[in-house]
Amino acid sequence: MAEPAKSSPLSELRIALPSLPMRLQEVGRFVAANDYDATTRSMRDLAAEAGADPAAFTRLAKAIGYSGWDDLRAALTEARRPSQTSPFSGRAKSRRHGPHADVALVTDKLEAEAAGLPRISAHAIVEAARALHDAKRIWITGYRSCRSVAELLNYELRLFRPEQVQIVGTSGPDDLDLGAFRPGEAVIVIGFLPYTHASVRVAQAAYRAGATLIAIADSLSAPMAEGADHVLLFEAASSPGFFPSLTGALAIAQSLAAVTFSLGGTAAKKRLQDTEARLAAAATYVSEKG
Amino acid sequence: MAEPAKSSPLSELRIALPSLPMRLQEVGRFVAANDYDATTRSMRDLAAEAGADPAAFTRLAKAIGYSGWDDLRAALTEARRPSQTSPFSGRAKSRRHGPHADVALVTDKLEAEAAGLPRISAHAIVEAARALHDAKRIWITGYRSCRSVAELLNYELRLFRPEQVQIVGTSGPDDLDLGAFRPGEAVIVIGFLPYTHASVRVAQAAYRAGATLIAIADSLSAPMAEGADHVLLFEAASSPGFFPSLTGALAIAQSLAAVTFSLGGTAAKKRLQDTEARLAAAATYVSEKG
DNA sequence: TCGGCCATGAAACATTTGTTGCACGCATTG
DNA sequence: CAATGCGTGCAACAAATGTTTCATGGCCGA
Repeated sequence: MAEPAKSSPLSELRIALPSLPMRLQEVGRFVAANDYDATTRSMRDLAAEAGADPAAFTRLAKAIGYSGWDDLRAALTEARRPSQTSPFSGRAKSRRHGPHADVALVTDKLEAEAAGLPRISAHAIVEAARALHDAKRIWITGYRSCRSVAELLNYELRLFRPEQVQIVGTSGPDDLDLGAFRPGEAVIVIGFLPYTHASVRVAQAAYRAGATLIAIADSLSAPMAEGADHVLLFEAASSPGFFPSLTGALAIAQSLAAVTFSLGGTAAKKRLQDTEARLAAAATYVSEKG
Repeated sequence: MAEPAKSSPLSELRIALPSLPMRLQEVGRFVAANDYDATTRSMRDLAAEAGADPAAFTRLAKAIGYSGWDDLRAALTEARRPSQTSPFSGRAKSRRHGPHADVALVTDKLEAEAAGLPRISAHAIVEAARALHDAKRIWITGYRSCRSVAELLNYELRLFRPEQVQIVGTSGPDDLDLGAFRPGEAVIVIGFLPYTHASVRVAQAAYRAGATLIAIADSLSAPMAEGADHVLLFEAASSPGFFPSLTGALAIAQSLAAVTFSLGGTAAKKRLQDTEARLAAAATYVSEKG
């Protein structure tokens, strides 16, 4: 197995967890979930709340390499100490080379993306959401890396409008769907430089069919934004690194879904509840509480 | 005399400080300056470090209205508890109405997500990227809304490592792939509350097979984080709205891909160029300038 | 089926914890 | 000067803490 990144006692615990006896697993999970209480309250106290034997805590600590519960708790306490300023509070710009160059790359990227998000136009999103709300049917398009955003949008919208939403090209060649666009329907196209021919074709087809065209793109001059009723802009190139950033597009997509849901009112809420109930019945999710 | 707004035990202490005997003032200042140690270490321990008598701590507590040191410490502990007063949970609940309610919803959401991004651990990402770099093969898993993140990661990694990356379950039932995990390979599992059974199964299979397990999750106590060699945390619930936020997960995925690419050096760069050349030859993209 | 092993809970253990009683020092007051 | 009150350190106390031991019960291999 690869080196187990033993930065914090919590990760050591997590790594060792599966190989532990059942009772120690329970206690270990409890500690991981309540690590603040673990550092402040007493062992017996925790044991009572976790419904376990006090001895289990000592055994857990020893099982993952500490001399005892006191030792483990001391490690947890140190890991939680607030004075250690989070390594990325903004002034991490200093070192750009050396062994930490990769870290700097990531922090720069994250900061740039965080700065870009609030620049998204909330008004435009709300208007686009209204258009989606009014649409009889919603088509979604996104190729290559934008495919992921398209699929998330598809997923979330289908949670409360199952029959009226679909991704272009899921049931055959794209061209088949292109002929199905109708006035009163909405077509969402997601893309950024370099633009794919396919996405442009979809946009043009939507325009010619008289459908409402919503473009999520990185520029007003993007080819699929031509003739679009709504254009939602994000910054793809704002972040350093080699791949264009998609967080902006994703944030737009999620906001769009959230507002559209909100516009749907009680009807949408009921559909969502139905869907959730169905998932619960199929035991899709792991039951809460550990 | 009106009671002086006893918001926190720390402020009670500060207010009462001047009217206390000299020795208790010293101890009181020490507690105020080291309140984290006050909640975690023992009274005698603190006394030794402060150069004071242990009894002084008990007397201090009683002097400012507590039944004893234990009582004071309990108050300090509660005041420090991290879960409460998250910057967003408080005011996000105040649902605004009126014509701009939807706009407010979007801006709140975007701001919250922007604030969440820099909290991602860059170090953890770099370490996980190293693991990916060393892996002979990379499996990616994500169900439901996390599917989109999984597919983006798959897409970007395949740009420069085409034959070694794939999503679990693309070529048949998931179970087929679960048996294919091998030591030296890496398995990435993406998920957040509520966790799907399927993703947990994949994580467990990866662990049992001895593969390097990388979890992208919203909590250290997520079931698929158990036994993971690397855990990358994002905040799914931090944003208001109805769907959990995925921008954090997406940012992690993109950073992961970027760093992994960077580690790949010239070899990776060459693969990426090859891929781009092939796409250009297939005329996938719209030529620049329109 | 037996024997050994391991996980688990209860109880006994030594240690540490917070507290309190006591004596001393110092300042103030009659 | 003597008496009084308060602040302070020391040491002894009971309670609580973490640890260890032991007995029990279930599991797997021989």
